Amino acid sequence: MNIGDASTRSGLPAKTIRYYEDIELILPLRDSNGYRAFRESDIHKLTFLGRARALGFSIEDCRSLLALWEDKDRASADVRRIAGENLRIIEAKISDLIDMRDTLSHLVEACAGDQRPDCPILDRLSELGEDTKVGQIADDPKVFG
Amino acid sequence: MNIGDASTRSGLPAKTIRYYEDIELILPLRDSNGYRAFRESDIHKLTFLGRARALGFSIEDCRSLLALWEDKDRASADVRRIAGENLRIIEAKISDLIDMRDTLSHLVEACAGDQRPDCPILDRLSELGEDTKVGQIADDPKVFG
DNA sequence: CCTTGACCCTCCAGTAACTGGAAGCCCCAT
DNA sequence: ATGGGGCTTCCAGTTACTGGAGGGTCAAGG
Repeated sequence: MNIGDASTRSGLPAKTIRYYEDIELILPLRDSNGYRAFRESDIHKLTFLGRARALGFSIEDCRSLLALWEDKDRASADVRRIAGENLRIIEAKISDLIDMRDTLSHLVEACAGDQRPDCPILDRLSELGEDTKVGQIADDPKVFG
Repeated sequence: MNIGDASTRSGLPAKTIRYYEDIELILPLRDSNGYRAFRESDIHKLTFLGRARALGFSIEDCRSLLALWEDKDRASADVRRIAGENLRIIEAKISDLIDMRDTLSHLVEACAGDQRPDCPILDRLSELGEDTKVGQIADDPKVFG
């Protein structure tokens, strides 16, 4: 199976699949013409990766999960630990985002949004003093693309 | 004022301030020895930037907001539009993350987390078929550091 | 006057996880 | 044989910084 079909089957872009090979998450065979040759097991792994990524697992998490997945004797506790850590990270991100949403939605509501220059949003951003500080991003600025 | 004091006053790391100069968000003066010389207006801008970033505005948003902030005749509608767009993006991220949290917390609860190899988390990740697919990340994989 | 240590400077590289594009084979159908 | 799509590799760019090397500057203490 060529990369185009692997892409269709797994739902991942071909570029992403090549990248995953690059970082050795998958190791497809090669045909004599140099084309990647995907086995069913590769498709299965790619699908697994797509789902794990969609659940917020990092690439390195995925690497661990794949290893655990392939190790029939692994303890479910190992998997649960990784999943639990992610759960905590996701929950922290949710609460940070909720704080931001609340602050921002108050500001948007307070702003007339017309041709006048008065704008509570900018006023708030330029206020001086500690007490007016908006919340800091907890520990991961990458939350904001 | 040197960069160390500017950092203390604005709450931003010196590295970040240099970076902001690099991308021309601020343009501090220079002393004869080559050191950056920050004015009060620079500190004010840096503080503004710190708050806007903490509210989830991108650097390019910040650039627009700074321009609007310095333009006394701008319409508040322009500011509100930018803020409103961010609000929508933040809300979408919240709902994506909530979906992930729910799925993941069900899986973690269902997993015994002991020495046995049976693990519903891995089972779910490796299930075949469309109906078992977990949600896709909406439009911004960077949500996950 | 010299040294020490805290600052400051620039430049390069790396981060996460891809994505876009160029240059160039390969394969199949007409 | 030619055209179009698919495949290959490699390089660069994205976001918003962060870390570190290598070296200049300044103020205080001996």
